[in-house]
Amino acid sequence: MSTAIKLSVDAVVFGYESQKLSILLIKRKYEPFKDKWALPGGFVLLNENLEEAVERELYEETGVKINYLEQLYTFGNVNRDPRGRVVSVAYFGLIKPDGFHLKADTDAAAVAWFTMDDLPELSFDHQQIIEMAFNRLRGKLTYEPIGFELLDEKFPFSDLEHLYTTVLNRPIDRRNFRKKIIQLGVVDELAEKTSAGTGRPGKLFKFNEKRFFELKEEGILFEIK
Amino acid sequence: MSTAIKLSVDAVVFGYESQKLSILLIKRKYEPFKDKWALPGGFVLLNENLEEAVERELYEETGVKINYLEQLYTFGNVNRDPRGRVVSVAYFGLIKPDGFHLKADTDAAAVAWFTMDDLPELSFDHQQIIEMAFNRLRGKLTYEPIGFELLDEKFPFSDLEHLYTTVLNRPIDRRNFRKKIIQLGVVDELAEKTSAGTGRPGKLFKFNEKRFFELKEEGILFEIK
DNA sequence: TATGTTTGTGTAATAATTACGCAAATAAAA
DNA sequence: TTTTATTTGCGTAATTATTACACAAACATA
Repeated sequence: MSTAIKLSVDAVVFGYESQKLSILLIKRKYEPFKDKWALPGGFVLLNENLEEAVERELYEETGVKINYLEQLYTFGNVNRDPRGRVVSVAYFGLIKPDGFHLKADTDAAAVAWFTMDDLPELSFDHQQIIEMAFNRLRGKLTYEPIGFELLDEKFPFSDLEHLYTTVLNRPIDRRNFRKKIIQLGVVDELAEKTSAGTGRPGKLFKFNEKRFFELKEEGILFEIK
Repeated sequence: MSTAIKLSVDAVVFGYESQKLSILLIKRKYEPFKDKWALPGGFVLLNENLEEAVERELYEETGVKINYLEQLYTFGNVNRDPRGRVVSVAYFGLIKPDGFHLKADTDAAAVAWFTMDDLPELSFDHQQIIEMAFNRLRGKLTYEPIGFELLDEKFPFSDLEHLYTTVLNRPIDRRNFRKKIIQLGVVDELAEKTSAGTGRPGKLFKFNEKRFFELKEEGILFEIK
C-alpha cells in the first residue's frame, strides 16, 4: 500500500446503435480485478491536464479517440481501490460506435461495447460511476436537445426519436416531439431522403450546432414530457 | 517542486445577509500568495474521504461547520499551483452567516465574508472556482426552489423574494413568484407575523423540506422568469 | 391623525403543452 | 400488378401554465 494519494481518471463512453445504448469497457489484464471488466482509465501523469489524461488513457486502452469528454464527478472514498488511496476523476462522452475500430492495449485483455441492459460485473466502484453517468445523460436529454453526437451526421427524424425513447425508457408523442425540435431550430431539414429500410423513406436531418449554442446561451430550456 | 500529484479540497461557502450574497475567504499566512485572500481548503489526508477533508479544512480555517457541501468541480490544470502539481476538488455550500463566529486558524492570517460585488484579488485559480460556483448557484436557483439554507428558519416572504432578486440580479414579479412558491407547497405559512421593521408586518413562513424532496423525486422543475 | 412603507391579493390575456388519427410513400410479398 | 406491411408526415382543438398588472390593508413613526 502506497503512502501518497494517487490520482486517476475514468471514462464513461456512451454509444448508440441499433436502438441500444452501450458503454465501452475493457477487461483488466492484471490484479486487482484481473479478468473483470472496468471503465477505461488510469493514472494521471505529473505534467498533463486531467482532460489530456482521460483522452490519452481512453485512446491507449481502447483505440477510441474523442474530443469532448465532460467532467462528471470525482470519486474519492478511502476504500474504493484495494491498491491504496486512489481518487478518480470521472468523465463522460458520447460517440457513434461504428466510427471506431476497437483495439485492446497491452494493459487490457479485451475491449468491448456492452448494452446498458446487459452490463457485466464491474471492478472498483465503476458500477456506481456508470449509474451516475447514466443519470446525467438522462437528465441532460430531458432538458436540452442533445444526443446528436450519438447519431450519424445525417439522420432520419426517427433516429432521434428512438434515441430519446431508448434513453428515457418511455414513449414520447412523435408529433409533438417533432414539432418541438423543429420549432426550436436545432435540426435542419436536408433535401435528401433515406434510401434504406422498409416503409416510407424519411427526409434526412442535420444537427444545427450554431442554433443549439445560441439557445444554450440564451438559457432556453426545453423539456420532453 | 514535489514529484507526486497532490490532492486538495476547496470550499466555496455562500452566505446571505442584509440582501447581500457573500463568500467566506481566508487570508493566507504563508507563501505562495502570502497575505492574499483565498478559499478555505487544504490537502486531503490519506485516510479521509473528500467530504470529510473539506469539512475539516473549512472548520479548521474558519470556524464554520457545515453539514452539506456539494461537489462542484475538480480543477486540475498543470500550472494552477506554483508549488507543484496540485489537483483540487472544489465544493460549495450555503449557510446563514450570522450563525457563526469566524475564527482564523493558525494557518490563516484572517477570515472574512466578502460580498460578491466586492471580492478582493484572489490566490491560485480561486477566482475561476468562485465564478463556477456562482453560476451553479444561479442555475440551481432558477430551476429548483432552493435557497432556504441561506435564510432564517422562519422568514417573511419578502426575504425569499429578495434572495432571488439578489442572486438572479433582476426583478421578479412579486405576485407571480409568491403564487408559484405557495402553490408548489415548498413553504408552510405560520401563525406568527414579523414583529420587526417598518411597514405592514408579514406572515412568517417555514421551508417544507419534505415537500421539497417529494418534488425533487418527481423531477418537477420550476422556473423563475 | 396623517404619512411612509411594506404586505397581500385576483383576473384577464397570452402562450405553451397536450392529446389524438389518418393518408402518403415505399418495399416486399402474393 | 395488386395487395400488404411498414414507416413517415402532418393539424387542430382542449387544456394548462404563464404573464402582466394595481390597489387596499396593516402597521410604525412623525
